[in-house]
Amino acid sequence: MGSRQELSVLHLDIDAFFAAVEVLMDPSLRGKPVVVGGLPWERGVVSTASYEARKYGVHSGMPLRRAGELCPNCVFLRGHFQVYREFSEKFFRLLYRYTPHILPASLDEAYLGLSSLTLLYPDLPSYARRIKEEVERDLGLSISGGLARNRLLAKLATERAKPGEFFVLRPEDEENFLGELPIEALPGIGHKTREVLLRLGIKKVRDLRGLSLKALRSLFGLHGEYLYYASRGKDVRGGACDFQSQAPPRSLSRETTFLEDLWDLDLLLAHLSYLSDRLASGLREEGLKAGRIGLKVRFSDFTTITRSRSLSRPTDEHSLIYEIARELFMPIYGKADLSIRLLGVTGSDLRQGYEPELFEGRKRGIQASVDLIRRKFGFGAILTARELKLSSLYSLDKAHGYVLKTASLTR
DNA sequence: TCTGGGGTCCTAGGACCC
DNA sequence: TCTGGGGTCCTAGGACCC
Repeated sequence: MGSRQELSVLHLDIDAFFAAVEVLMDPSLRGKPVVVGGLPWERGVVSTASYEARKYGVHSGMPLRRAGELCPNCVFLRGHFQVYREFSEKFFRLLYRYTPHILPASLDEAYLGLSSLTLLYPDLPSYARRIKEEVERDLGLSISGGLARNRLLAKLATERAKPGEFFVLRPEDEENFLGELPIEALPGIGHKTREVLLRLGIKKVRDLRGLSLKALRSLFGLHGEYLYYASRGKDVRGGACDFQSQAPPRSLSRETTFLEDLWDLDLLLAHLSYLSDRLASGLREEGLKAGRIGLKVRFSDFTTITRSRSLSRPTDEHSLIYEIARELFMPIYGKADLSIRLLGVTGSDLRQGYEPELFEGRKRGIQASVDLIRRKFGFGAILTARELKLSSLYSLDKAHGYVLKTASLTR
């Protein structure tokens, strides 16, 4: 794997992010097993488990009920997403002190392109470690870091460093380091891919290298090509060059799993309206309009179907989004012989929402006022008459914590 | 074990057009 | 009269990630 490309990508990842923020907000939690995601009798999964909770076998993605069984004395929290977002913003502000070449991977994870700093700091590993430690200190949260030649390897280096350490993967060590990893350690190998590979007797990344490009392509298509190169430590996404590409969002969606599966049409439509409302609001917040509206329905047996429709004119309007969502929903509801577990509404084919609004000025004015009031008093401060049917709205809306029930002003 | 919410990207079939 | 080849758009579904 000899390449002249130097160590230049630093990957940083905040340890057990949500749980760590909760501990910072409530120091009495320090040292205790903390699980963020919901209460152990609720429908849902673990978002983040603190390292103390992981000792009991609890991990993210696990159903909350299972976590409750494994760790009855864990502290279960629904979480505070607004606070996490604020910490995330601070995290990225701190990173920008060092370089503009930053690629956010999620709220708590980022790649830093350091190649432009090699002349200024010939000992890049020391400098990278310094970045990690300073950000850790100023943010007040434990961070793991990895330094390597590309993003793929840097991320794997960080995995090795967890929790809280810093690991440099030198080019001469790549082949062995990578070869010894289990295949599922490679980003992009999930449950399904792992199953297929295990059936072929492939357990380690080293084994994966035994498959030809052709074989992998025929097994997994384009994804197979990715696997071929990834198993050799090559990152086909390109190295550290395209670090400033802050891509605009491709889709925006809102969805809810109900406390209990639903049959009642009025209630389902009320939820659909509420989700359309939140989506429309999200679009306006981003200054976007959707050229395509999608519906997602999950039945009690977990089968999930989607329907979508392209629009002749992109929109960010609640009433129009709801109308389309309802038209997509009704034929499904008519044929359904199972109760419904989840509804979701998606906007895609997103465009900047700048088009001239010659005839819509007045409507826009009212909408802007509604958005303003909601920003101030919470989303539920203004709801439509239909949405007010949701007497249990407060309990399903984890993202907002609660919903005020006041008069409907929109219609 | 009974499975969230918010995203990304890929595949594949059919419609439609030339 | 029984039949092409390619391109693009639309739509549904699925794998994967945090």
